[in-house]
Amino acid sequence: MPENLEGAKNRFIHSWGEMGPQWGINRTMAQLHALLMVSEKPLSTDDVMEDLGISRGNANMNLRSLVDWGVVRRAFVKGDRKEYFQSEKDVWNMFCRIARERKKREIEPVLETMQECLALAERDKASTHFRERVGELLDLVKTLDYVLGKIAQQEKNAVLPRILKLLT
Amino acid sequence: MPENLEGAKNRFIHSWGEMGPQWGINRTMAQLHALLMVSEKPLSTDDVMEDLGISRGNANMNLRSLVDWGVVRRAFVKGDRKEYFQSEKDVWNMFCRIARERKKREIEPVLETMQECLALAERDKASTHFRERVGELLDLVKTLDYVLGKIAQQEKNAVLPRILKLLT
DNA sequence: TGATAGTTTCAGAATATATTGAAATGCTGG
DNA sequence: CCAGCATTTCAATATATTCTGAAACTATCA
Repeated sequence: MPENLEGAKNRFIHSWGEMGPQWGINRTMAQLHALLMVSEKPLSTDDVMEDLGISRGNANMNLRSLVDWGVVRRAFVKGDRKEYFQSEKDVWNMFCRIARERKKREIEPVLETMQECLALAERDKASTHFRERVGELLDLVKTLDYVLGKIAQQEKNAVLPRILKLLT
Repeated sequence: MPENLEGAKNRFIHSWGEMGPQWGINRTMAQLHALLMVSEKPLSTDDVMEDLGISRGNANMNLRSLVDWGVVRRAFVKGDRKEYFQSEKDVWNMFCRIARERKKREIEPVLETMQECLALAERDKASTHFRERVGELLDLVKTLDYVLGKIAQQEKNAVLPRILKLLT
């Protein structure tokens, strides 16, 4: 591999890894995702251990997480008993899968809780302010959640261009 | 304060605090934000230390972060030398400020880096796959960044209803 | 200007999170 | 069914992050 290409890959993997924690994803998982995104071939657990210099346990756990998130698939290489992994190739699909998972795991549960908090606070004078605030927040998060869900269902070309046009 | 209101507030604060780390924000900062959102009056550093059971240093640092993010303002109570803090009241404004900060702090830098990675990988055959992948990712992130920026500039009623209609 | 109340800083401590590596388990072909 | 390789698990460890609290600093008042 040309030296500059290797440098570019490493820089990309490192940068993607830094971004992870800022969005609540652990560094290694993000690096692993970046590595698989730019890898031409599926990689085995041993490959990623070697490339990122991490342990088998760590590699295994984070590969599984990526599979659970639906952005990486298990792949089979004929004549080899090892499991291989390859990233979803289409970036729009990748985005949709991440959006749907975050919606399900992180947005919907908090919506539930907010609704419970509202129910818990009786409709008396003392609760007015609390109910207003949480109510408005709930409305906004619900709307954003709905919009995200809709967008993540569509073909890229079906929705982004129209939103772009709307915003001009 | 009625017991059920207090319970509802605590539940809300706790739940908002849990959500923080999932999105790359520390628990205390998220709790502090929740506390200020549902508080009728501005609160002093001592108030939040008391309410959340945290140290002065911790309270000070996280209050400052919230001010830096633009979702909390310093407030002055006449006849009192203490500084008080109050949350931005309007949830849409809050959303816009967070969106703009994340864009500036977390999206734009990674866009820069990705562009550098592309520049670093020469235009030869060996780099084709890498350039395609990073290129497509860059395009999508750029578009989402642009959309987020536009939305976060608008009045709530100017944009959300139109997007909702588009998605029906 | 000195006394007092308020705010910030930051080294060390506490806590939470991520990682390792070896043992246990699971699989597959012969 | 067993030998050999692959995968998973998890207790111990390492690392990263957050938090504390007291000292340093700042602002205000008399």
